[in-house]
Amino acid sequence: MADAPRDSYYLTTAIFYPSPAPPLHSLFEAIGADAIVRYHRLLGQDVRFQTGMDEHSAQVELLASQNHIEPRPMVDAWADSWRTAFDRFEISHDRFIRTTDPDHVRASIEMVKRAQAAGDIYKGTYAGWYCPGDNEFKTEAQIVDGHCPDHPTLELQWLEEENYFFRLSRYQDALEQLYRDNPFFCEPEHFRNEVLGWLREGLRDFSVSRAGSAWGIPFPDDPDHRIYVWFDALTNYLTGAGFPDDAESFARFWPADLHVIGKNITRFHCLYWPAMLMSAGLELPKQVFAHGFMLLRGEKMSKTRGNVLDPDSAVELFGVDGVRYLVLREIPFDRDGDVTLEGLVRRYNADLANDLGNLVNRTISMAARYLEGRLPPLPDGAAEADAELRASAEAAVRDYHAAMLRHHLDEALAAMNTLVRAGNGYAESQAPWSLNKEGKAERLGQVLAAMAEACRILGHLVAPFTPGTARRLHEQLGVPAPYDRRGSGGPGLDTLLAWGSLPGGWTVGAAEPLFPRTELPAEVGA
RNA sequence: CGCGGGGUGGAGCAGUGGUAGCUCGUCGGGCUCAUAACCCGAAGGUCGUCGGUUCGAAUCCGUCCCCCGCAACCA
Repeated sequence: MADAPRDSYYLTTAIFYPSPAPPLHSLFEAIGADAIVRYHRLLGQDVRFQTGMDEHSAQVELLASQNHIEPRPMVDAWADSWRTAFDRFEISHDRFIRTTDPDHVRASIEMVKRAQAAGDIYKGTYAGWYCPGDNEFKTEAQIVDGHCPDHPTLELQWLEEENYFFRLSRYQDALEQLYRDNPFFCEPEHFRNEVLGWLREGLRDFSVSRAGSAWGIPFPDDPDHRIYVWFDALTNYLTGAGFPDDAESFARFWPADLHVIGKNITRFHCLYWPAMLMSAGLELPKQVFAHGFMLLRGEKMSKTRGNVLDPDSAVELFGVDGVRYLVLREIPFDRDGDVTLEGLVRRYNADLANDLGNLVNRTISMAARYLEGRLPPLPDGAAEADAELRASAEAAVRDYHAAMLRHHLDEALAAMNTLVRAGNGYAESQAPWSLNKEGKAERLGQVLAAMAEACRILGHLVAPFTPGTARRLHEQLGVPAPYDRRGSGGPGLDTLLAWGSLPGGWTVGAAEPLFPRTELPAEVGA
């Protein structure tokens, strides 16, 4: 962020643990990343946005065999389902990468070869508790009462297996140096503190291969082994930039500007990953940003707890843009956020229906009713109230940019809301309905023009968050946004967000509620 | 004393030395353009505990209590 500006911007989400369809908390990450990416497109940058699925999990192989199908067609179907869901939520990715993609297989093999060439791979012994039920080693944290929670009747076996290891320990000094030189490599600070704690405790080598499985990328020079999860998974970020085949693309998009990840995988992204890249002689990403989790009634959403809010019913209540807005407004992007259905309904009605939607609606309605839709040019600000509204807009834009650049998406939306309030307050104090009755036509036009200008700016402010509705907002206002559905094109946000940057004097369209009020479904007791 | 985060009006949060702010909710008032939406005002907090530093602490230091996450190969 502090580096020399580039006109390219490469952002990734983590690749997701495979499942038949994305749960809301995975969408949360994708939506957050999407808002950041759209913001950068609006700024005028050449954006590359990658998300995807991590398919080489032992669970995939196991589930497939239980269902008597091959793993590949199973994950093919899952990937299709994820893509469909992402499209529905307007995730504007350039690529949905799958770790089974051929170019990614090549990239992973290349990364292992580079680590081998650097002398960072050696053969060692991995020992641990192994569950014969799902053919997996279990970490201590996964073991409950001495058994695998999924197979409590089976005895765990202490197994030792020959594995290849990556010499993470060799990068202790280099990583300490990294965090001294560039603490912002990992944001936010509270997660960086955790990473620094692990670093203080000292780094241990980690295994990068598993034997005895046919699912996974063959380990170079040893076909009995498959590349083990992290070496495979993390490499996806390189694959997406064109590594190792497309030098031109790679030069343009690597290093990545931002990896958006969940807070649970900071260890791998903030320690393993930079070490792997150093070993391979590649540049490090500019920043890893760890977001918190979406909690439902104070608990992590999980199927076993039965407290999942499924994306479909959320969309039914709030619409796609409503859901996008709500998760990013209710949950501070840098920490955990607790959510309840009642809270979401309240927030939706307050912020979107009553405040923003209603401001736009009343502005357009009055313009249509009193002025036959034709807005005069913006007032010159001679009136004190006009100057104040403009100042509110400029302050909101400033705060918005500051928050967006730190990826504090909830704060950016809060800044936007201050302008909404200012707009509604302005309407109240200027009372255009009274001006109309009194026949003060000139002032009436000025007031509505100022309100419309505030709405125009608000539309661009929410565009990264609620792209579809922002588009409708501008269409109703009569000033269609000059960028495409992904946010590309146009003169850039500095121009779009400047008060009075358009000549003014446009003609508004028909007023239709942007965010219809919603209600807590009666049958949902909690 | 494993590591990290957090404990602020009914709810959710902001606030890192100078008599506590915001949103929602509640109560009262105003307006009528608008999606019964909007605007204004009020009530409500000894800022987890105990002790210390300071002219002065939610804010710095120390003790203790409680909650959450992590603890190495699971996204």
